[in-house]
Order: sequence, then C-alpha cells, then structure tokens
Amino acid sequence: MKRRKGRHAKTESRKRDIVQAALRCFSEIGFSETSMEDIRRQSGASTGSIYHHFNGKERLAAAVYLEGIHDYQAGLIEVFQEDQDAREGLRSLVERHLRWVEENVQWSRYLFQKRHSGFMAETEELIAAMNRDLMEHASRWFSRHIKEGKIRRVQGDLYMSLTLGPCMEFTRQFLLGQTVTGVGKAIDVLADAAWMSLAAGARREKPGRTFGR
Amino acid sequence: MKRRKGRHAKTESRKRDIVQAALRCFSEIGFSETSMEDIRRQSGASTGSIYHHFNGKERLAAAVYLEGIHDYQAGLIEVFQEDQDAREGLRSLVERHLRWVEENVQWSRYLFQKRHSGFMAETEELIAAMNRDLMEHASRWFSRHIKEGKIRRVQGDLYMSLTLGPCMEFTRQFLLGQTVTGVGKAIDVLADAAWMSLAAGARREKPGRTFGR
DNA sequence: GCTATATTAGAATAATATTCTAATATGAAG
DNA sequence: CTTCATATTAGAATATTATTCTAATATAGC
Repeated sequence: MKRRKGRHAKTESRKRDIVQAALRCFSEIGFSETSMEDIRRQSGASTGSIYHHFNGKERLAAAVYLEGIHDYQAGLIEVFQEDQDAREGLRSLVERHLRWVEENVQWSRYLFQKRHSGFMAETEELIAAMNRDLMEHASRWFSRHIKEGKIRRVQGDLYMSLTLGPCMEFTRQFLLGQTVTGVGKAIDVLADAAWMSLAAGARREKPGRTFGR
Repeated sequence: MKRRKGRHAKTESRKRDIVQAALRCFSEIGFSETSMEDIRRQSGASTGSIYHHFNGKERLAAAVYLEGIHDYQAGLIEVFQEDQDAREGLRSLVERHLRWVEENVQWSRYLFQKRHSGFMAETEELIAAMNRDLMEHASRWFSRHIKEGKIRRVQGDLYMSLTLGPCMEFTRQFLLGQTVTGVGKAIDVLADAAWMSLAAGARREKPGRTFGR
C-alpha cells in the first residue's frame, strides 16, 4: 500500500530561513550580486537543501517576490473591501501603501526598487493571477463610487496609476533616502492629490470613459 | 617628448555597438540572464575589447543606464526651460515622458522596469549629479509658477511624484503590455490629473509648505 | 617609417551556479 | 517500536560564466 506523502515538521521553518536570508541579501546587495554561497551562509542551510526546496537562484527570487507582493496586495484588498466613502477610501489606499513600505523597508526595496528581472518565467502566471485578483477588487470599488457620482470616469487602466502612482514614485525616492518629508505628511498630501485628480465634478475639459466597460 | 594620448577612430563606433548589444540583451532577457558571451556575439566585439572599453558587466550596465537616463532627462529639462504657463508645462512634461517611452521602448524597459540593481557603485555619483541637475531645473520651474499663484505649495520632494508618478506607473503597465488605453489618450488624462492635483486654489484642507525653502 | 599607445583576440583562470550521490531524518503503517 | 518509503540534508563533483592575462595588431602623431 502506498504511503502518504508527508512534509517534515521543520521543513517550513527551514524554508522561511532561506527566504529570509535571500531577502536580506537581495535587498541589500542585489540579486545578481548575491551568491548562493551568501544565502547558504546566512540561512545556515546547505546547498543541497536550498536546491531541494527552491530550484535555483531564480526560483528562489521568485518565491521571495511572491511572498512579499502577496502580503502587500492583501493590505490593499482589505481596503477595497471596507465600506468607506470615496475620499476616505483613496486616503486609506495611500496610507496602506506608505505604511506598509515604512514597516517593510527590506521587502519594499526588493519589490519596488528592483523590478522582477525576468526570473519569474515559471511564476509569471501566479503573479498575473494575483494581479487579476487585485484588479477585480479595485474595479468593483471604483465602479461603485463612479455610480455614486463621487469618482470620475476615466479609462480603466488608469485608476491605479492615478491612485498609487505618486505614492510609488515617492516610495522609490524614500527608499533611496532622498526624501525629507515624513511619511505621515506625505500621506496627507498624496491622499489629497489622489482625491483631487479622481474626484467627480472637478473642472476639466472632457470626461473620460467607463471603468467597467 | 611624450606622445599625446589619442583615441582611435573606430573606438567610438565599437563602444556604441557594445552598448547597443548590451541594451538589447539586458532589456530583453534581463541583466543577470545575459552572459558576456551573448553581448560578445551580438556586438561582434571580442571579450578583450569589451573589458577594455567597459570594465566588466556591471560597469557596462551602468554605462548603458547613464546613456539612456541622460537622453530621457534631457527631454524633461527642455520642457522646464520653455516658457509655458503652468498647465501647459505640466502637460508637456507628461507628454514628453510618455512619448519618449513610446519611442524608446527598449531603453524604457531597461530604465524603468528594472531599477538599477546596485551595479553602479562607481557611477552613483554621476547619477546623483544628473538628478541634482534635473531637480534644479524642476525647482526653478515650479517656484516660478508657485509665485505666480498657479501651482500650490507642497513639500519640495513631492512635486515630481505628483507630476510624473502616475505616468511612471502607467509606463510600467504599458511596458508589460497590460494597457489598453493608447498613449495619446493617456497623455490627456494624466496631464489633466497632474494639473488637478497641483493647481493652486483647488478645494483642500491644509496647504503644504514651500518648494524652494 | 618609427614608436608609443590604444585596441583586439582568445586562451587561461577564477568565481559561482547547479547537479549528483550518498547519507540521515521523519512520519505513517503495521 | 520496527520498518520502510519518502523528505531532507550535506557536501563533493561538475558546468557555466565572469574576469584576467599575454601577446598580437592597428592607429595616430611625429
């Protein structure tokens, strides 16, 4: 009779150690600059172990990326599920983003400063799925507020750019240590800006077209 | 008597070939995925030649980055030097950015999708200088329009985020082939958004603080 | 044409990623 | 609590790729 496949008890903690070590290395000295030897030393795992759990440097990098982006996106999705008015919602999104960055500088450095190079050939579909999920939540949220006449209609692929684009740009500067403005203050200004650029009824020439369409 | 040092005639064209080949490789398959052998083959240069002109993979990558960012920033600086009113100026910035991306997809992929990993230890100061230069032009431009009461005061490190942040985000999606909206339409909407988020006198709670201070 | 220097070629070397083989640990079944 | 299938680990062997080195060749100025 076939035995059941079973994961060993310590396997998850070992994987965590490896991911942690990889994240440290990647975010501090960069992907191509860190050697498997670095990761091996920092994680305490053996070469064989690393290659057993992940499949190589690229797959490991992809796993690290996935874990981080998942946690980040989860925060945004929570906001989309809350029942706030448009302006408060936009502010929450901005706030979530910047607070997450502030509290997860290492992840942020890896996720936002350095874009996935191409080492996710395998993982591409997973990432795409995660993005689709996020976008669905976003779409519903924006549609609702458009219907209520609070948020103006523009092309669907522009909403996230308008909401989080300035935050992303600020984030990059922040991670490079090139900002003076504190995160709290930045939240105020950027939330305000998002609102002004998306609020319905502001002066402007031509209205855009629908989101859900 | 000492001979003058002299560059050979074909040296520049050879360097160009190498940079071109590197750009193609880096933007198509990524920095760490391309081997020096790839670049050697595509450029037609020999290993020795590549290492003579640049100093290794990282320095080559830095050179490629510098060339691209210089051309990109030059376009923005031109706009800052033109004498347009605030709204038109913001629109020109957005337009310059997106048109440049559209016409330089390969460079854009390298510059914007993949952030400089860390391979510019040497070049860091040069990049910083280029950024300072751009920022000075930006600073003057914004200050002028703030004085004229057309653009509102916010923290100095937020102006570029508000102006080009949404463009940058749109750019990333565009480069991933995840946009439907055409560049022309995007320019309209994003220019409008930049204006609305930066125009003086819009409804908002508290004013920010000065740029030039 | 001569000479110092820049440039090139490609082999030799060094660094690093990956694979492989064998050992050890673990958990489920009996 | 023993056994066995499988998961996990270790680390040496190998393969790949970046870099260095040596010697040849081309070029510019005299």
